[in-house]
Amino acid sequence: MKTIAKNKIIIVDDHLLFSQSLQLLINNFKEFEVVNRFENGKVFINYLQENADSEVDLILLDVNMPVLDGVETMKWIKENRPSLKVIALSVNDDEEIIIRMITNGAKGYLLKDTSPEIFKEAMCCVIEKGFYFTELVSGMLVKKANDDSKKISLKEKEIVFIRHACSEKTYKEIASEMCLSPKTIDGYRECLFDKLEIKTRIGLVLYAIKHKIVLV
Amino acid sequence: MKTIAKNKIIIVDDHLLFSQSLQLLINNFKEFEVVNRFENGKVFINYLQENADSEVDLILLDVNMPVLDGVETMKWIKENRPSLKVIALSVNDDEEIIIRMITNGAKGYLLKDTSPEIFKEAMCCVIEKGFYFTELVSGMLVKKANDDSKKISLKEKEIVFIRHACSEKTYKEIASEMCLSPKTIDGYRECLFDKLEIKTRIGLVLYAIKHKIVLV
DNA sequence: TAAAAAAAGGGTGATTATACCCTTGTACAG
DNA sequence: CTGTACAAGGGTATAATCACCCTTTTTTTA
Repeated sequence: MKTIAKNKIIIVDDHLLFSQSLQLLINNFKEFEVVNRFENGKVFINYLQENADSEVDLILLDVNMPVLDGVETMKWIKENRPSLKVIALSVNDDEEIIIRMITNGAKGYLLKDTSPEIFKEAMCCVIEKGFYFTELVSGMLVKKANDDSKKISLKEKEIVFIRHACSEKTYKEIASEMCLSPKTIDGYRECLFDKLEIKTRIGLVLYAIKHKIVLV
Repeated sequence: MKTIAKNKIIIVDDHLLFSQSLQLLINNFKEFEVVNRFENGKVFINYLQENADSEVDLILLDVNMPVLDGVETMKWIKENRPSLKVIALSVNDDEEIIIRMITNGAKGYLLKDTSPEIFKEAMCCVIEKGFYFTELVSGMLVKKANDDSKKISLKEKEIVFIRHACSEKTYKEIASEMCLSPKTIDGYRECLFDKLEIKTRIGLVLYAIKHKIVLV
């Protein structure tokens, strides 16, 4: 019987049911073994800091986690352990999140409805070639490149104003809360209507919610 | 070696990675075995219809699924196979969904960040006692009982109006689209402002989004 | 450092949104 | 058959929103 060094995997996911189950699944693959599991980005980073020399070949990082989520964790990894290979795992295909994970250095992005076969292929691919992107993700990267040219940038004050606008306050009340003249608020509004190609405050509210400037 | 008849489990979940992993986890418990997996409510219901006599002790039903989601599947089960024991599994603790699953007959509601130990306990509990509710869920059931008294009911036309109101259309335009006089629309609006305790159209939009009358 | 851009504010008028009070017809229960 | 409830619609008035064109001051940047 040959002994092959298995690739060491770490799982970071707050869904215990999932992460413990996934560990069983991965340990059934002869090429891999799970050496550690963490339930959020914070405890994972703590571990990395205290075990700087730990050997690990691949991180499976959940995106939606409490305490410290996937994006923030990925940022930390990019700055402090850029050589770590990470595959992001998520249930949703929210474009913005995918882009942020990848621009922060994730080598792959898989949805949790991926089949175990594809999943294994992705893990192998990342370890051998350094990356694995599905068509969905590649498409988004291309789209993002196009979007970037016509990117809309909102200033901090505009964002504050938008949050106020997503309430039953009148512009006059908003002006008072922001310690500005109602006329200045008027200016913010007109500028935003123009930039966002909308015509009414309702449009502004819908925009804000769609782009998660306010949460509902 | 004693041979005990294991409890037969069916998993319904679109996240293949999760459902296949979970199957491994459950098969490690001596009391249970997974006899089938389905990736959404529709294929599961098809199976039930074609295998009316199949023996199964417990269904693990994911809430967020494509094609036919947990709530709709649960409705079908309530009407057609009310004796089936179902534990709902979900990543989110959205009150409305939890309530709907339970009022449609789910015997338990577990979040996916539950530990395998609790998970196993819940499965045993449902099979033996018929139900298992965490504190979170029990609390919601109590809260719901209170809320029901002051329940707000929206008429069909009001809902159509609200959907229109969540756009940049003016009331005049909405009236025209609904083939009603602007004055009637005026009446709808006033009635809703009163019922929902809001003062502006912005409030209406926020209400609609919060209560998923419109999707963003 | 001069020119350009951005931020803050103002005036006026038109359009929308909101409040309050009213009539008419119809359906339905007592 | 009468009263109640309700949907549809009307009148009028006020407040909020939106458009367009303007000045002053500060910040950027070429």
